[in-house]
Amino acid sequence: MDVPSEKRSPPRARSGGKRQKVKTPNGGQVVNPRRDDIIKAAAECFANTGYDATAMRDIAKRTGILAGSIYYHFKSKEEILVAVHEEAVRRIRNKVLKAIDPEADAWTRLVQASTAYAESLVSERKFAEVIITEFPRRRSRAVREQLVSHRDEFEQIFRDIVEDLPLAPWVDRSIWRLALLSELAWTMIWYRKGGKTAAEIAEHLVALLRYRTAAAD
Amino acid sequence: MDVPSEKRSPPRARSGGKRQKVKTPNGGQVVNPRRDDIIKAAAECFANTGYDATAMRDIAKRTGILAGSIYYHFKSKEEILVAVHEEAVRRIRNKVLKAIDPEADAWTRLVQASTAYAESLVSERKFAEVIITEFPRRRSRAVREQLVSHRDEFEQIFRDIVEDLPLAPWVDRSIWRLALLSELAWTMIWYRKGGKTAAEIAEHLVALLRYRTAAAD
DNA sequence: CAAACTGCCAAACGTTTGTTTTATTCTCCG
DNA sequence: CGGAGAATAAAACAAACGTTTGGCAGTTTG
Repeated sequence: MDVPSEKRSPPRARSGGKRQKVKTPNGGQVVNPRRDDIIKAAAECFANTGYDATAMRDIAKRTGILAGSIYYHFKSKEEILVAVHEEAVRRIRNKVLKAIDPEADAWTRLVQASTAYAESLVSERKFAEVIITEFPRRRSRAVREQLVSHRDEFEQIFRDIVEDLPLAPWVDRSIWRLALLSELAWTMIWYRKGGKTAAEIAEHLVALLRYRTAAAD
Repeated sequence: MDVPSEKRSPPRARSGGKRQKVKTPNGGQVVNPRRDDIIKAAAECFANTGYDATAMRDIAKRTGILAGSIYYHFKSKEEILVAVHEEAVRRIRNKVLKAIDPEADAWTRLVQASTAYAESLVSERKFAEVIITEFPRRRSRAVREQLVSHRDEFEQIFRDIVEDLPLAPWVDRSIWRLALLSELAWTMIWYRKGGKTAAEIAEHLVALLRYRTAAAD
């Protein structure tokens, strides 16, 4: 007994065994509960200190296992980042899609999407932070391509709506869309509870871009 | 001779000696050239891979010295981050202030400040990245307080201008300002040369927030 | 010229890093 | 009840990390 090596605080009963990937009754989707635990723990760590400052041992401790055991579920730290990012986009995208009434007019759909997005950024903060604060350009090409593809899939929602928007001819739709998405994303950075709700802020942001804010001369 | 330890590629002539901090004729400001070299090198590293993923040895190599030698100029890695951030804010703030004509009306001053800011984010990219992508909340309290104080000093410029803006009564000036700053900051993330210039984008962004973008019904 | 001091190198420090390997425990199935 | 397979612990690995130490070369100063 030389180096005590790492330990978990509660020397929980070891549980190996055949707790297999389960086909849940929900849509026949394959779910691996332990893998999801790790993704959740990783999301919290990434949100708190960022991907680079997070150690595998941090994720492990939050999950309740040892660092080495993670490698049974993921083959690298990078793979965890991709998995967290994918899950983050999936969650937020689902909420946004659910909020949109496809029968409504473009401005209504935009408000629906924007408020749902802003609410998700706050309610799913630990996942959302990964999307907003982990910049693909800083990752290896293989990882970067996956992150960008997730992001594009999400932004397509707003691309479509903005395309349908009745905007004045002088407006650059591309810039208009990026302006709104920037505002919404950045909202998460400076949002503090106690004031306006995320939905109220989102609605106001859309209005600022939509209507004339300059006072009448 | 066991572990070869680290080496610099060109075994440059050693130069110690009293090459002191110089009082340049420019405003009597105290300048330490080597310290500035390190700050510049660090800024490049931080911009490329982020603070956490940057090793002291990376900064050292870019400076042309060994990692240990940095500690003659800075007493920790955190101190470098603060120095880079301070320099970044100083540079951008100066450019923005110079661009503002104090005699002009508020909207003009806002466009002047916004275009100068956007141009700085691109031309001083390696410094700007630190401001935009290194989030104070992930740092120790001591560091965080300094970063936030730098940022506040800069944003005060926009706070003042937006205060003077003739805006419709329904507009929340605080949100309006944060919306613009978010758009400008995020511009740096997705800006690519070849299309519109940074200044053109900034001017368009102000217009989007100022005028009605919705088509006439 | 000698003393003092600056700026850096060279080497090492102890710790932490992502990851691999091996063994063990538990569960399910026949 | 025994064997197969799943999920973990335990331990170790080399590499990389931020930082410290000691000394030396060169410059400035008295």
